[in-house]
This record gives sequence, structure tokens and C-alpha cells, in this order.
Amino acid sequence: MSHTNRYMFSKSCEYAIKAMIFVAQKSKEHSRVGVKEIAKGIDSPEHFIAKIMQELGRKRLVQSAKGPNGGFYMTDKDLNTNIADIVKAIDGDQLYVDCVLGLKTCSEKNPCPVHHEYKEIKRKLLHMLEHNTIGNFNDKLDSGKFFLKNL
Amino acid sequence: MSHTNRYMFSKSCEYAIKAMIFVAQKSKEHSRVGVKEIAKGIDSPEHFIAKIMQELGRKRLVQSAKGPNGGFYMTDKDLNTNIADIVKAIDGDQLYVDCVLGLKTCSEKNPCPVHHEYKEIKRKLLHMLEHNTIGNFNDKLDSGKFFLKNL
DNA sequence: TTATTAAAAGATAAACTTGTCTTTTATTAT
DNA sequence: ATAATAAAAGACAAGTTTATCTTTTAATAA
Repeated sequence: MSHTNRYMFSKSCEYAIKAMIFVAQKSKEHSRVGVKEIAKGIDSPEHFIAKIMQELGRKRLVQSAKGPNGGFYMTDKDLNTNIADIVKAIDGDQLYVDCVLGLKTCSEKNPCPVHHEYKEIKRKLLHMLEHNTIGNFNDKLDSGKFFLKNL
Repeated sequence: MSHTNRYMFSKSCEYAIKAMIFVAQKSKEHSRVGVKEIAKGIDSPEHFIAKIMQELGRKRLVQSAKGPNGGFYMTDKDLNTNIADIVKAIDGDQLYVDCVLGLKTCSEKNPCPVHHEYKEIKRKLLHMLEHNTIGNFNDKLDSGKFFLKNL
């Protein structure tokens, strides 16, 4: 046993968030980004991030174009996407909606022992995720004070 | 695609927390609980919770005795175990220690774009998990205002 | 129209988590 | 001592997530 490797988001979701930020950065200069470039840029397996980008495309969080000079890009509207949207698209929203103990019956009327306290955490987590948009990150990263890659 | 099934804790961890609470309840009456009873009580697969109880036993979060009248039980000291301890034993502490984007290099000096805000969430989450001990739950459940089982 | 480019889609495999079943070990009661 | 009980340990199988590779579709440029 002894797994010890549980993070807040799935690997797919981590990649998705990083990729969205990466594409946003490139979109500023009106250039499209291919999966190879994304994979290099965020340090992810190439074919795996390709699948994730497909999913994000289907869910309309990112735009794509085939053929020469094709690739992924974002419109100004896409920059309003927040992290909660991305998480919802990839991991679902159980994290900040459902019972932390996985109880289907847990509710205000029928609370599990941590229900009320976890409700507060969920609220703050959701607020944090919603309040950070992909557009915000552009500014943050541009400032040079924030980083994205595993060096 | 479309998995959408990511919770805060792993299934193993959810079971572990519920089982710990369940054993604590029974330990009050100085009775030991077998895996069958635990499995029924918390609505989990029998052989799977057996494995988890073994791990919790190895990590000394719960006591066990073999043979007739054997089973799992808790000492008064064990009742001071908090949820963070259980999560740490089963899922590890990445959730409230590491970078939410999985960046190994993320730190105060080299922060990812959500580092500072997530730090706050982590702090609150950890506080919540540490401040809820198994002993507390006894009282909560006894009050009849809180529930544990999927009905 | 044809060749080239790049995403979309599909198929497959490795790794990990979850779940089941069997055997072994230790303890208690007779 | 022996039988019965229950956890510990081990082996295995199903399900899910992560990762890789190949084929198809769509778009552009020549």
C-alpha cells in the first residue's frame, strides 16, 4: 500500500489549466499554438495534452483551427474563463458541490459530521477558482512575478 | 471522455474516515468491531475496508485484536486523532501542502499564478481537518443532528 | 487539384485504484 | 492440546486514469 499521491485536481485537470494559461499567453500575440508547442510549454506528454485540448475545444473553452497555421487560440471572450470552468469541464464540480465524505444523502437537513465546516471551505475554494480568470493570469505572468513550468 | 468523478479524497480515504468514526462510536461501549460490522455500518465493500483497517492499524491510528472477541477498537488517546491525520495516512498531505497545479518548483519565491490565494485555502482546509477529531464526532453523532450513512 | 499541415478521432497499453477471494497467523475458549 | 474466531497478508481481477501511437478529417498554400 502507501500510495500517497492525491492532489486537489486530476493530472488531466492540472494540464488543462496550465494549457489554457499557455494558450492565452500566446493568443495575445494573435498566434495559434500547436499541441507540440503546448506540450513543451507546460511540460506535459504531447498526445495526452492533445486529448485534453480536444475536450476543452468540444466544451468551447478554447478555439481551434485545422491545417497550416492552425492550432489553438482564444478569443477575448475566452479570456473570461475562470479556473472553476476548467475544473468543471475536466474533473466535474463534485469537489466544491458534493459531500466531502462522499455521502449522497448529506445535506443541510441531513448533514454529515463535517458538513457545515466543509461548506465554508467549499465556498472559499469556489470563490478562489471563479475569481481567477485566464485573462488575469496573462497580467500576472507578464509581471514576471509568477511562473508556470516545472524547471 | 467526460469522467467527472473527482472528489476531495480518494474512495479509500472516505472509507477510512467513516470507519474511524464508526469504530470510535463502538469503542465508547468498550466493544470491539469486526470488519463485517464496519463494512455494514459504513456501507463499504468488506474486503476493501479490511485492507484499509490494516493500514490504519499499521500506522497506529486504530488498535486491533485477533481471535474470538477480537476486532478493532480505540483507546482514549486514539480519539484525539483528527481527520488530517487520517487523510495523511491514506492519501498523503499533498492536498494541503503542495502546489494546486502540481508544480514541484512552486514556492513563495517562485509562485505559480494561484499560489498565494491557494495558500489561504490550504490553511483553512488544514485547520478544518485538524480541528475535527474523531472524539468530537462521537458527541456530534450522539446529538442526533448528524449522520454518516448512505441510506 | 495536389501536397502539406495540424487537429480530431480511434485503438491500444501501462499504471494505479478499487474490489474480491484465499491462505496464514495469532488469540481465545473449551 | 484443539477448535473456533478474527485480523493479517497475499494473490488476483475489474475499473479508471494516464500515456502512446495510428488513422482520419479539415483547412491552407502552392
